[in-house]
Amino acid sequence: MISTKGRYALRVMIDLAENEHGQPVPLKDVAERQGISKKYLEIIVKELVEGKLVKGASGKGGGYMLLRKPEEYTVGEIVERMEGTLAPVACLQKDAEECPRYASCVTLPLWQEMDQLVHDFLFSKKLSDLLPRL
Amino acid sequence: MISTKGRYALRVMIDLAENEHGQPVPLKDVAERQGISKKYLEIIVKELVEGKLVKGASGKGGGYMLLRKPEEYTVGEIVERMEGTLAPVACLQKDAEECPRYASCVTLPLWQEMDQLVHDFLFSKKLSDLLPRL
DNA sequence: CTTTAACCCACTATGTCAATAGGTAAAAGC
DNA sequence: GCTTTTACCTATTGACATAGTGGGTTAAAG
Repeated sequence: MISTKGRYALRVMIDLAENEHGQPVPLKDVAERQGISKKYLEIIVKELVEGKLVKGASGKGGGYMLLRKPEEYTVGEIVERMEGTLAPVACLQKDAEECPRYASCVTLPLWQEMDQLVHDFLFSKKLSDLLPRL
Repeated sequence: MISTKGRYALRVMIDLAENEHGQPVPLKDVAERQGISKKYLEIIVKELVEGKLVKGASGKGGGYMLLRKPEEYTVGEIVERMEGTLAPVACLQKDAEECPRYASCVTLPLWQEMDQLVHDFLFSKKLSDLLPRL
């Protein structure tokens, strides 16, 4: 299940895409438009900055801006950054400890196929696909 | 993320399919073969019984049996029963409270599409598809 | 030097997950 | 009937993640 972090992050990115017109967008404005606590958004945006998905500008007239064009972001990279993983089961995570049943597990191929399906779907969707009216 | 409940339930169903030869399979045996605590499996199997996916037989010579043939179960119904939902986001759950942004949410169609994708995948897979050698 | 905004660190309530513990009821074999 | 085997039942628990809140400090613009 995608948590609020992943879902809110996506809405922040969409909000930035819609509202930056060459100018940084203050988080306060994003919070108001999206109906999400600014404090909580700070945590989320911080991770987006660390992941080089957005950049922040301090001071008056500051705010956040996208680093690329909306069509150059995939939904998958945004959500994966916030969730840590998109894997449907623990044993398919990058840092998963070696499962002793790995070689013989009859359900593993199922989860691998599902993982691939979800991954392909989310990485095929661009941020620009989520922008209304164009 | 699919929890241990859902994953173990699937392995129990596979184990029953492989090891019942007209006879009930004791949970003790399943637990040993699968390397899962019998106590924990009790909780899981209880839900499978409630969901009419297996039936139990008490007493000596008792155990659990499938109620249908392996090709008549879908992976989706087994996992959904244990997880409560397969929805990727909270607002798509059956019992979700009405989201005030429902009508205008720009990310909703994305989650609906993803939900459909996962649902179709898991409900297209049969329990029999997971049985080794045949 | 005031205002605006990002940035930083700590804390917390709530809930879910993944079990464990200690029983009672039911059925079969002897 | 009595013992064994098995399902079935109720309660509890430790650990961790989620979804936030609170109270600041730094940075930049006017």
